[in-house]
Amino acid sequence: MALMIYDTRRKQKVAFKPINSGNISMYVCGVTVYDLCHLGHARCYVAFDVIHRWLESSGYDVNYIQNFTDIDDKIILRANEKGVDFLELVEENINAYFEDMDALNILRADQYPRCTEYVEQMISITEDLIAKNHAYVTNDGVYFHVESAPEKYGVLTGQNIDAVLGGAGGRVSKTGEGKRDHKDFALWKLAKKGEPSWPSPWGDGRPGWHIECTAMSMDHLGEQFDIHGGGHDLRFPHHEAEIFQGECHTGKSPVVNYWLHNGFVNMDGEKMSKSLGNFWTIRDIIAKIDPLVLRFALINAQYRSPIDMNEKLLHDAEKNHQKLLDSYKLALDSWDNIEENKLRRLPEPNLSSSEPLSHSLGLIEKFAEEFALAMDDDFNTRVAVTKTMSIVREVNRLLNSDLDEEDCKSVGFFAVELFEQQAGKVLGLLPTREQISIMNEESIEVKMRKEEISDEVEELLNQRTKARDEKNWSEADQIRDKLTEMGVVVTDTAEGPVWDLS
RNA sequence: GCACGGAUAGCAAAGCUUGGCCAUGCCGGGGAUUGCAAAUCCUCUUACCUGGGUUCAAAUCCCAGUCCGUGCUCCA
Repeated sequence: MALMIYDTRRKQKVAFKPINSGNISMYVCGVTVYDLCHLGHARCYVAFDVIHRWLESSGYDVNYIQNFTDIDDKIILRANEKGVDFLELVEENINAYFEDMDALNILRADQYPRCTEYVEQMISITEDLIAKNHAYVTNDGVYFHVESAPEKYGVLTGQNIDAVLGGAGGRVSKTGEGKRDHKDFALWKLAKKGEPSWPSPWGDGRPGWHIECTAMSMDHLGEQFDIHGGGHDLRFPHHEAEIFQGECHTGKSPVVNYWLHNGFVNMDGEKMSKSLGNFWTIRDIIAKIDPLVLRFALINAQYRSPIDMNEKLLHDAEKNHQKLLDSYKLALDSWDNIEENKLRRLPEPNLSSSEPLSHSLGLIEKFAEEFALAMDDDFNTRVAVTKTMSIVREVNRLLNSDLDEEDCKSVGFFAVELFEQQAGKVLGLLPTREQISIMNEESIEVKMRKEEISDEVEELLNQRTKARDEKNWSEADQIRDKLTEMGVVVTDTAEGPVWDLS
């Protein structure tokens, strides 16, 4: 079994080989912290979280770096609008970022460097690029000269070096007054009056956007590293700029072995964006639905495919996720926390066995193997999820069949282990056992309400049971309707009726 | 204009590199279980954008075309 990864630079799936066997260096472009995160950010960081989790599960030690862009035009603008210092705005949004990502069950990266902490390194790289004639100084800053390394143009997007101007029209010349060529990009911007700035050999100013990721990734991961990720839109110009800067600075190529880019979230077929006003913040959504349901919806697609977000998609995700959760809970209940060495040994999983239990276990084992194959095939979470759902079906079938109690406990244990490994540890879709027991515990308000109506409900249920014993179905249903009006759901079980608040 | 990606059943979406079997879930129909519900399981209908070609065999390969999205400007 070998991990294959789609590399944007080579435009194909290639076998994955880390620079240092056993260790993986991974850098993912973080957010510019001028506002709350929206669904697009959620998609990106959930995608790379699953990649992170799968690499760790495969036995690699991953050094995962994700930056914060804590200075740029939008931050300055927003801070001015709000009348606060830009650092205050940055701090606020970083805190909000972690709250959102924690809710989505995203594991923390190893480091979260902020670009303002790397100004020194950025200046040093810029100086070197000037010395090597890859960059030049103008009256408004320092620019990278793209024509100084034409062979690196378009390596991620396949764009022709001369063709870009045509489509971009007049727009490209609007920024960077001092540029010699429309393709060049800023390494250092001299400050305008009142803007936050840092001293540099070229005057007070701030770094260009692209140089920060080069400085931070190089500082943490070295001059060449394994994986660099980010949104699809960052391929150009951001990541191509990083290739120019990094490779011209170090003279080594490639700076990154595997470029990974996640697909976008669309709304009704159009890209979700702030300018179109068709975006949902993470908060908007998780106020209404379980964050793990949102996570399910985002994982229920291969990371490179676009996702068209809508209510139906969330509804499907909710149904699926609930089904998974119910099956996991059923397995937990069936297992009943019996110590492993006290469980009866299950028969060997064997697909070709005529013995039903052995055959079922064989089927589950096959799905579990296919799950791993899917994850190894460029992190195909969509297929991994379908394999999980197939396991759900098989586990439900087994645990609802006429297994004897001892087998039931063992199968429950087997299923719990598998769910927790794949749906839990790898996909991050399961709450912890503690969270489940808290979910099962009722809040004070619920308890009080139940206490309040308990006598009345019990009385009605007795009447209903009596009516049912007499096969007086219409009265039984009338009583249930009455209970429904009170907000009470009745479920008939083999042990008699059970009720709960709806 | 140039570049990149896409078009699969009522809906969402895998499969395409390495041609032949099967996705998966939601919605809907039928059934088992239940007095009826809920949950669970079984089962069914409806597919591979169009036109050619290659092949015993094409969703998959080749050629041509149509439509859609994204990037080329701050973006995950």
